[in-house]
Amino acid sequence: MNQDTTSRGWAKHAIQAAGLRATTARVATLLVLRDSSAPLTHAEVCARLAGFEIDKATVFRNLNDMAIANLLRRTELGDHAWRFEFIAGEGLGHASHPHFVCVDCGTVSCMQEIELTNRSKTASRRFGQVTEILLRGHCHDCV
Amino acid sequence: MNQDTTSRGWAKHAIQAAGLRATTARVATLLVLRDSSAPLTHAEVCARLAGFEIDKATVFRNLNDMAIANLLRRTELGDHAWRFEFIAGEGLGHASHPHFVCVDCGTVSCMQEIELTNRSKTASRRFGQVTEILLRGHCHDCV
DNA sequence: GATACATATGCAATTGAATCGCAACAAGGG
DNA sequence: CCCTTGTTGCGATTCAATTGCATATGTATC
Repeated sequence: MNQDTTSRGWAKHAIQAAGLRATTARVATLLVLRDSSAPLTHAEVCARLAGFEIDKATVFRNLNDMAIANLLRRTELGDHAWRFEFIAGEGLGHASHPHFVCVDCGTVSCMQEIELTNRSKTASRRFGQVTEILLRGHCHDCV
Repeated sequence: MNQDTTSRGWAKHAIQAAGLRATTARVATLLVLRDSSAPLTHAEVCARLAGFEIDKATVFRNLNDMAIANLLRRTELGDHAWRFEFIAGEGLGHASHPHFVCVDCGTVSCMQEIELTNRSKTASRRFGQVTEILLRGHCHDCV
């Protein structure tokens, strides 16, 4: 059983565990996102699936379905494009992490060690329960 | 000179100072945004301009033009809709501040006292120069 | 004030991402 | 291996956002 087969087996199992059928399109889509280091837009996912000749409407539906099934996280990071990100299972990197978006080139990075001051956390409670932090600015390549 | 005349005079001057013609549509649009406590979407601006019967395409163009002219800030806060916010000149109260967006109802709030820990600020420099902070979550009305 | 000219507006048409409807198809339990 | 039900592909559709162009309006100049 080579690495590729193993990956497909894992994806198939994950998709079925989420209550969806493990179709070629879904397995391929999930692997693309699992192996990406940053959230991908629908267009980017389509580009990486080019070899499979999967219809764009199908990619849309699968991304949305898998997001609803909690396999993926669907977010909007400020450039008017939905982005999808793999969510690792049970206890792993599941916690949502902050993102940094370059307003110039659109590059998105995942950040792990960003936190608000305790004072800010208290102040933020005045507005509601914060579940996501997003930072925007100019990345090093664009300064 | 009543309050309304004063406001219009101020808006007219601000628009001309930015190098644009002070048309009825622009003056009205700028005042709507100056007097709003949170960023407004194009649709919301149109609704508040209903009395003036200004074409939606014109509102779009004016919002974008004034954003380019630095009278307004154009942002995308995560609900797939452009929002426009008045930028006060020099030192007044509208400097760039963090926003809180409720992912359920879409309500946007402006926050003043939110800050990252020093450790986080240092970490964030690894990615680039942060110019904007956005928090998302569930507001009190939607919990 | 009146005039001239560049800019802004209104309207209709267009774009383009996202979504939907439906017939054909495939996954997976029995 | 068949049957049921979920999924796919394709075209049609939706809707916000944008554009082209003829007309109207602001503003500098007389």
